[in-house]
Amino acid sequence: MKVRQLTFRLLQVYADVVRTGSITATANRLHLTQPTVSQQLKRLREIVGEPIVRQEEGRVVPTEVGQALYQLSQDLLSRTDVFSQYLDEYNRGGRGHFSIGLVNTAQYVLPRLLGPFSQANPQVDVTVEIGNRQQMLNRFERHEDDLYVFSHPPSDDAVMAAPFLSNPLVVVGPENNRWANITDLTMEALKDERFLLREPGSATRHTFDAWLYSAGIELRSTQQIASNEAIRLAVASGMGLAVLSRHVVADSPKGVQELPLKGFPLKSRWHFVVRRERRLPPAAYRFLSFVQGLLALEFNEPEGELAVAELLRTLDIERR
Amino acid sequence: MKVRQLTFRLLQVYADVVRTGSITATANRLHLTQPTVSQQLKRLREIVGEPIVRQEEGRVVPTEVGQALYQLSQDLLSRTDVFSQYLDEYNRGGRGHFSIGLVNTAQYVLPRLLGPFSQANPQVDVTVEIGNRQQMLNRFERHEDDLYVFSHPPSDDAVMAAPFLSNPLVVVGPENNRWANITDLTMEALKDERFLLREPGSATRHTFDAWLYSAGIELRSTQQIASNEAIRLAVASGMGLAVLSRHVVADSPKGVQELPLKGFPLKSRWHFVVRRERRLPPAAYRFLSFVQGLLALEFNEPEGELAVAELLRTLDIERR
DNA sequence: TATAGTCATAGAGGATTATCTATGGTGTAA
DNA sequence: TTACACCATAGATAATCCTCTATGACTATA
Repeated sequence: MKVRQLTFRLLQVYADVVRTGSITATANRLHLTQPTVSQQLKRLREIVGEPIVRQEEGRVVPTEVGQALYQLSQDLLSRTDVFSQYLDEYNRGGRGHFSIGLVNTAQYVLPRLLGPFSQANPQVDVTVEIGNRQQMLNRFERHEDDLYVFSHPPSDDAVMAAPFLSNPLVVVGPENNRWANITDLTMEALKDERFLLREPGSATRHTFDAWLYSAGIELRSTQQIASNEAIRLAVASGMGLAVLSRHVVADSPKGVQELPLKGFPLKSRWHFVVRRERRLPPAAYRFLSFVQGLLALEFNEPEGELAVAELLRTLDIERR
Repeated sequence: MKVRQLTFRLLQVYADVVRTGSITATANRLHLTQPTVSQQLKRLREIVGEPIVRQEEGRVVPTEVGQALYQLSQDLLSRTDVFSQYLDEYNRGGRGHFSIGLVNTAQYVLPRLLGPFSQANPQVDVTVEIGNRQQMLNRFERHEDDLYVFSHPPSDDAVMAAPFLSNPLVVVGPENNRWANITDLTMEALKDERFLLREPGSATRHTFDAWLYSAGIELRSTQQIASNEAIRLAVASGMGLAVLSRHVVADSPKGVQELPLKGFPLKSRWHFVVRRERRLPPAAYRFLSFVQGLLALEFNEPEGELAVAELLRTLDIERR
């Protein structure tokens, strides 16, 4: 058999001829003329190298080889059809895969978005990468993920960022600490305390440092700890105070307490970050749409919703 | 996806590109130039409507959709390959189906040919049709079978016949009959006996009648019985004498005995009969070849072997 | 035995495909 | 940085495919 010349069109036509038992009928059904169909059959016969149909009592019936060919056709066509459906579903974003890179802090809140999304789109496979800011920047540079969540988007022309969710930074101390009920508590009063901080690259640290600088305050004692969780535990055990995302505290508040510090919480936002030139997988696009809805309904973040809507609009324009 | 334009060639090329991870390598392997392969990929991409490969670290790797497409390709190609193998096997006659129509008498000897053939070709499916001469002639007229076995081939220009096996006709009586040991027994001595005969259309009857006519003998008493088996039983029970194929007697000799009649056995032969215009299924062709071998080795029928060889040669010329 | 329906074949047009060579861009590795 | 390997694109050509109309042959039915 000359497989090289075999076309799906030929198989389609052939299968229909076998089904209808009539060349003319197939011609009508497929909006072709009868000679066209005859010729297609002839060509298919040449490709197969064997008669595939014969006439019997005015009907066109497949020969033995023809029957096997018909089965093959059905098989191949239906498999192709399944693939085609997969494609459609993929394009609708209801199926497929995307990966999202999170900076550490975001891992406390993203599950609240990813969870419902996965539930609503079980066929979508999401890979979540987590790391500190520097690690995420490296991944970003290497184009390793489809989507990122940063507090401070990398400054890059190729970047599009949508601030979608507020990330309030609060100062926390151990439970029942002595500042908890003070009104008008200011940073001045705390500047001699020991502060447990994330590494300088991190967004939380960066925001806090900037605030301190603008407030003209210099801390006396700081200690650097690499993980939010470790910081929380250290604070709980009385090693000092810390600045953390309120989401971190809300997620597992055991042993720590937010201080009613004036000027706090510091405002900061998480951003969805995508590369301008990257073609976003439809599933990721669908995720963003999904998040957009959630922000309005569940998170009360109208600004975030707008930002994501804007991002989606831009992506939509740049799609193909 | 534009299934209509999809070609197996495209899938072959694509699958190879995925396997090698290189367009140039595929071009060499398939004896094409690199731009040709590039263009095929491009076209496939257009058919699918989605990027299917991207470059990564100098290699060509499939996208998510590309991976699904690759799986599809492998699937479709291997299935097509199975069909192709089936075709080859079919053409070699080692697989497939044919039907053979036998007149009643032949059913006693054909199993000795069909049995070994089926054993040697388990994938070949043989339909055996059995009937009296008239029934077989009807089937023959309606082109219902691929191959026939007659004693007297139908006289038809479209017919090819090969006398392949002798069918000696003998006169039988009950066991221990009074003629069994007579030397120089002639028909004259038996003409007053009652003869149990097949219907006039049958070849056995026809041959016997012709012989009687040429010998100038007229029988006194005859009785018509429709089945060889019934005749044998009737003879055994002393109802009369009969003319039967020696194969019938040999097959189940109980209660009957051949008479040493002068001029007997009457010579007659079975013929393979095929229609000139009918394209013989390869399996039937293979059966004839097989029989040709058997005739020489097992049946000591050199003339039969020659006749079948001649038939095969003619069929071979008329093939396609 | 007309007649209508079905299929095959021939011939022809335009569209598409399968290739090639030539060339330019891009990224990898020396 | 240069050289090389690899891929994309452009342009050209021959083959092939797709589809049509016109026509003839065959067959079953009225």
